[in-house]
Formats: sequence, structure tokens, C-alpha cells
Amino acid sequence: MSYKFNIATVETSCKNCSLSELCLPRGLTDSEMQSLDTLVEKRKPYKSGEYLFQSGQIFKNLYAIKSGSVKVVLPSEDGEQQIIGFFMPGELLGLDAMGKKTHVCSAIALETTSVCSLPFDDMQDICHDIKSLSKQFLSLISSEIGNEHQMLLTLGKKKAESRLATFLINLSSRFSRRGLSSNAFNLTMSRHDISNYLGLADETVSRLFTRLQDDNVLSVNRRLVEIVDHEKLKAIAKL
Amino acid sequence: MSYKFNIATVETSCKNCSLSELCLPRGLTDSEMQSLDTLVEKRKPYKSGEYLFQSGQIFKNLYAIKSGSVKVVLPSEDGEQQIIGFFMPGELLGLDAMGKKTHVCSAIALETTSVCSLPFDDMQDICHDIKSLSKQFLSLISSEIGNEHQMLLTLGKKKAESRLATFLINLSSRFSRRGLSSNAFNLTMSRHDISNYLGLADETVSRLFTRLQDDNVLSVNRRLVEIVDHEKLKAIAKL
DNA sequence: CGGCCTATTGACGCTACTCAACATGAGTGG
DNA sequence: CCACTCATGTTGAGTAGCGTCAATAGGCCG
Repeated sequence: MSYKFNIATVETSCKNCSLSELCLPRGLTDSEMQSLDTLVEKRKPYKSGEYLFQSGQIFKNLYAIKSGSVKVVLPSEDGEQQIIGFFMPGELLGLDAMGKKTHVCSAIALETTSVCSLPFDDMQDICHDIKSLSKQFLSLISSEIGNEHQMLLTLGKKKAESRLATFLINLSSRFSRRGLSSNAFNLTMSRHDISNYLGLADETVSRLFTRLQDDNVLSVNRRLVEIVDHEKLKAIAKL
Repeated sequence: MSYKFNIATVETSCKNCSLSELCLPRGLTDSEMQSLDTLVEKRKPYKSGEYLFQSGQIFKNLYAIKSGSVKVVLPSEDGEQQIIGFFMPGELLGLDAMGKKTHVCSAIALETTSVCSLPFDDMQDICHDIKSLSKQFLSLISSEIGNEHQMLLTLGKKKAESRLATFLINLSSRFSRRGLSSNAFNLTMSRHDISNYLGLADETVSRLFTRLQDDNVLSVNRRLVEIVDHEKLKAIAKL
């Protein structure tokens, strides 16, 4: 068996990437994708716990997740930290640093994770040439802002149980967008991460998981979650 | 006394706008500003309570605030709503709709408010020609994302009193950026708006104002707030 | 002056946090 | 392979902070 392309090239080629419809290349022609490919930097995958970037470091790259998952964390003035989001394949991170010299947040791999590094300056240049790319870029930015608005709603208005339900529904739909099961998946983040993200205590999240299991909404086994009653979960998520 | 320019022109000219250093024109040459001016649309000011845009409406424009202030509100699935942010002169709003056909949020004037309307399609075209504009645009977007990250931290980690203190410190620094007093200002939003924004009950916010007044941190008279002890307030804001 | 809306204050109850003990699984070394 | 430790997660008891309900006060407008 022989390959037409060398494997490294295929791996970082937008054209052959299964995520292209979720990610920056969406809507680009083949030749435009090739231009985009020229700026994508290769790197060996991050191991679980490794930093993609850290608060205070010079900002150079945006990152698109190829596989794995990442948490983005904002340090607070008093030494605590807040998880701002979890990022999965096809999603773009580092956007809050675009206007600055250094990163404000840190990004940490939750499992073995491959990314496409996109040098921001080059990215701007290519956007200047390819209008459909800059359009898709703004579109991804905009939906990122939209996600964060939803999160503000979740933290501002919803009770603990609804927050967790909202979180699970959100994960479910992101898995299904990628063609994975929307009803059963593995959490790549710890209970501690989930509670931090949702503004709750660890114990509360733990109790909620057991309650939702007792109510036959979920079936939970450590990090494996199965959504037994999707409708009920959605109803709980609403408030 | 005579004017070199007609007043309407002066009003919508970025070059003569006192906010240009906070807003999109920052870093642009005079001729670039003129290009930007060509796309700014005029309109009579909004009165208090009027909608700049409403959830579900077709998305056409971004808005830069010239004077006054605006709240942006996200409706939730169950008929409630969450205030996502308050916008003041020099700030840009509508960003969460860029990738979509319609607005998700609504924007409501809190007082008599003048804005610059920026048709998004034209805006993209001009960004394509003027690199420094697209840079400044991304920079504004990025700091907007940064603000929302801070808000996630506030809602996720801080107790009621710290939330209110954080809110007031934030307002204070935004007033001072515009050359206004950082120690005494009028709130343009109601207590109800503040509590909604901060994820608290109206009564809690009311109690906190009186407590901070009793502790000689603030002096509050209805919507007029004076920060008596800025350091103490900052300390409370941290957690 | 009277009515209305916004804001304040009080009393009470519930949600979710804290502190603490315990369980379970993963990883390590003998 | 088993015993050990450590990290992670679960469960219980007690409580504080904040939400809810309700009554009252104060500014604003006709």
C-alpha cells in the first residue's frame, strides 16, 4: 500500500481535514484552502496537563483544535481562577488576546491534543487576500461571543441543576455536530473543572449527577455520561 | 460666529470626534478616517427605552455609541432575560450577530443616545482596503471578549458584595477613560438592571448599596454614586 | 395633591457552600 | 500480583448567604 501524499502533509491539510466544515476553511475554495494551509504550523501533540499558552506569555498564535480538548482558564486577582470554556475539535481559541501583546488566559490540554497553530499576523495578511476567510473568521468569532453570552445567562439566571443540564446539552450538541453520539460520551474534564466552570462547589455537582441519575435522566459512570431522557434534560436546562 | 463645516458633518466625522481614540478610528490616518466616515450612517438620537435593534430582527449594522448609553439583553428560552452588558460612548455593539442573519440580543437605550451605525457588509469591504482599520476592529472585538471573560469570573466566583464593587470599579474606569470623574457619576441604569446584570435579586443590590454607604465606601443618592474610598472598594471587588 | 413607579427595609426559608468522613480507581513499587 | 499511596469523586450534617414575599418610603408626573 502506498500513499500519494506524505502523511504529515495530509494531516495538516485543511482540504483533507474532517473538521473543515466546522472550522476556518468552511466556505473556501480548494486554492484558498491551500493558502490557509501555508500558515498552519505543525507541532507534536500536547499531553494532558500541558499548556498551549499561559497567562502573561507573548501572544503569537491562535489555535484550532484538531483532536482532543482544552480548557481555558482566567486567573483572578486573588489567586483563584475561573474556567472560561472548554474547546473541542474544530473550535478556535486565543481570541481574547488578539488586541494585546500577551495572553490573559491560560490554555491547558485535558487529554492528548493536536492543534493547528495559526500565527496571528500571517492570519491577518491572508484574511486580507481572501475575503471568504475573513468572513468565516468573523463568523467563528461571533459565535464564540454568542456562546459566552449564553454562559452569562446560565451563570446569571439559572440554578445549579439547570446549569449542569445546560452544560450537558451543550456538550451533547457539540459531539453530534462532529458526527459523534449525542447520547453517550466521555467527559474529558474532571468534576472539579465542571464545578469551576459552572460556578458551583464540587460537592454540588457530584450530588446533581447522582440526583439526575436517580431521576432516570442520566446514567453516569465516572466520566462516562449517557443521556437517558434527552427531553427531560432539556426541560431542566431551561430553568 | 460661523462654522467652517456644517454641523451634521462635524457630528459624524471620526476626525473631529472626541472618542476617536477609544473607537474604531484609533490609529487611522486622516484619509483612512474619511473612508470610514463614508459608511457611517446618520440617524436622530434614540430616546430612553427605544430599541436600537431587537432579538430576531435582520442583522445589518454594528453600532458605535457617540453619547448616551445602552443595555444589551439576551432573551432566555423560558421568557426571562439576562443583561449581557452596558455600553457607553466609544464602545461597539452588535458583535454577536456578525456570523448570523438575525440578532440574538436586543439593545435598548438607557437615556437619549446617539450612535454611529456601521453597515456590516460595507464595514467588511473597507476593512479589506484599510489594514489598520481591520486591526483596530479585531482589537475592539478582542477586548470585548476579554470583558466578557471578566464577567464570567465575576458571576462564577464572586459573592454579591464583590460583584457590585467590581461593577462600580468597572464603570469608574470607563468614565475616567473618557476624561470624566472616576469618583462621582450618575448610573444610567435602574437598580433592577444592575441586579439582573449581576445575577442578583433587586433587594440584594439595594441592601448592598446601603451597606457600602454605612461602611463609608460609597455615598449613594438614588442614581448618583460617589466613591468615597476607592481602595476599599477595590479590595472588596477582588473577592 | 394623588397615583404610580422605583427603591428600601424587614422577616423568613431554601439553595448551595463548607467542613468532614469515606469510597473508589489509578498508578507505583516491591 | 498485591499492598500501598494519592488523586478524584461521593455522601452526610450543619449553616450562611441570598432569594422570596410583603410592607413601606420616596421621587416624579400629571
